Amino acid sequence: MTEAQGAPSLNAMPRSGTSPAQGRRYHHGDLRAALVGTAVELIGERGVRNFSMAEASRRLGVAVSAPYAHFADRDALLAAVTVHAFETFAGELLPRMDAHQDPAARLAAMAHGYIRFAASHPALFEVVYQVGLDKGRFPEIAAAEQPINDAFAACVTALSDGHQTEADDLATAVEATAKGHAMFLLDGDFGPGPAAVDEAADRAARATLALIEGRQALRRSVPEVAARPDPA
Amino acid sequence: MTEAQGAPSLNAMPRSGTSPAQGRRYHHGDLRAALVGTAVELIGERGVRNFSMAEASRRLGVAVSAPYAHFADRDALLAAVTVHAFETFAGELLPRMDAHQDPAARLAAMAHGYIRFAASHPALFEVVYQVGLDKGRFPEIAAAEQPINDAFAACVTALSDGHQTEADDLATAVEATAKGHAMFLLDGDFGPGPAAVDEAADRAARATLALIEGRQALRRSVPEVAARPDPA
DNA sequence: GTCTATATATCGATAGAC
DNA sequence: GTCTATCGATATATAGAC
Repeated sequence: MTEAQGAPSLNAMPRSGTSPAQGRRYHHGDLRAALVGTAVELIGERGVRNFSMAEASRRLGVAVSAPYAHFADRDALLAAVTVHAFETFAGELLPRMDAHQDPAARLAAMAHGYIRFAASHPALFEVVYQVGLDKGRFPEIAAAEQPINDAFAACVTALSDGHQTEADDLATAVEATAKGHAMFLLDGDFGPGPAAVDEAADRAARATLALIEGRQALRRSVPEVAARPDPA
Repeated sequence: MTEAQGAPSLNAMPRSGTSPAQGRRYHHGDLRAALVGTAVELIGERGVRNFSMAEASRRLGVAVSAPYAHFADRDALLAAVTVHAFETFAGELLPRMDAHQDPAARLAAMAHGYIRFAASHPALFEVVYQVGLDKGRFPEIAAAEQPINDAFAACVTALSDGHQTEADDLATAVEATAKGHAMFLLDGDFGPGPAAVDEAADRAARATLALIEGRQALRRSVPEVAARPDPA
């Protein structure tokens, strides 16, 4: 998985093929955008854990110090990638939802899109949900996430009229379920190939419907739900 | 959370206070176990990403080369930590389940325990679900995970008699939901403190019951579940 | 805005003595 | 089983020239 997917529209500029030695890509005046694109590439290939500013610079054929003219540090670049990820996510998810009117169908479509996004953009998914970025330092991340949360909230509110608590629980449960399925998929638990993606997406969508249909269980009182002996 | 917890019963041996210079801890003959314990500590403090053999050695007061007498490389140590994590997980989870007979209650208890484990042992949870270790190279990991999967399978099979597909889907959905709630909790989405743990655990348990009660939705045919325009 | 050069660090892993 | 010593890589980040 996660092969080359050639920079996602953020690079460009063919220009003539006479780079210094190792550089194969160029920049014009938008090194910032190029860095975001290359970061996505590298993260897709080796994981966020092993992403480094130095290698990104190397791949772009610029000096290792160049990125620091655009990003204060590594985290700042990752924050930009995260924003890009949420924008892409919202751009794919929301139109799919809008193909349906029934709130349940909208949520199922959302779950479906959630998994497909994770599968088609594993690097973006990884950045969003696996990098623990200081949300206080980068408020732009929360802003980029907002539209998705709003769409979510609208659906669950429509489904659990009046019960705000149930609505919250349902929202959390649906998203948790989608995220869980996505992580299983990326971990290879559904097997390899495109068929695994379809299966994971379908299962997540069906699980979402199951949550919705069984949602009155969310109102149940706590103590009877599960014993908690010895919490320590 | 996760503060200094002074070595977890894996170290020992006071000996006289004349260590070389910085070492404050000693080892007797079980450096291997001490390394696993220290790794858990360090991962809890700074994340797997920043865990290093060198720092583990330093903290134990041994030479940086010492660990390599017990572990071929860094991944081998992390694999040992993973096994330890699954053993701990199973040790906490299974007894909780066994406090119930009804399969639904058992699953709810499992979800509950899942979240509590993630909260009380964040480092172990992180190692298990965030480190991508080569499962082919370390088959002992799968072995350590087995008991948990078995217990899971038994519950869902009892709940969806005959329908093997539904059983599989339910198992995946329940675990995905628990994992999702756990990740939200660790990401701070439920807020700080012990109250957040309780809330996350209760929500996960209730969501599990909702999945169970709505489980006939899992049999639904795929195409009507969500439209999939433009899968690319 | 980018480059050269460099300071500073930390790490994984090995060789060989004891 | 552990230590000393060390090699070789790689990283982040800064200073100053152009």
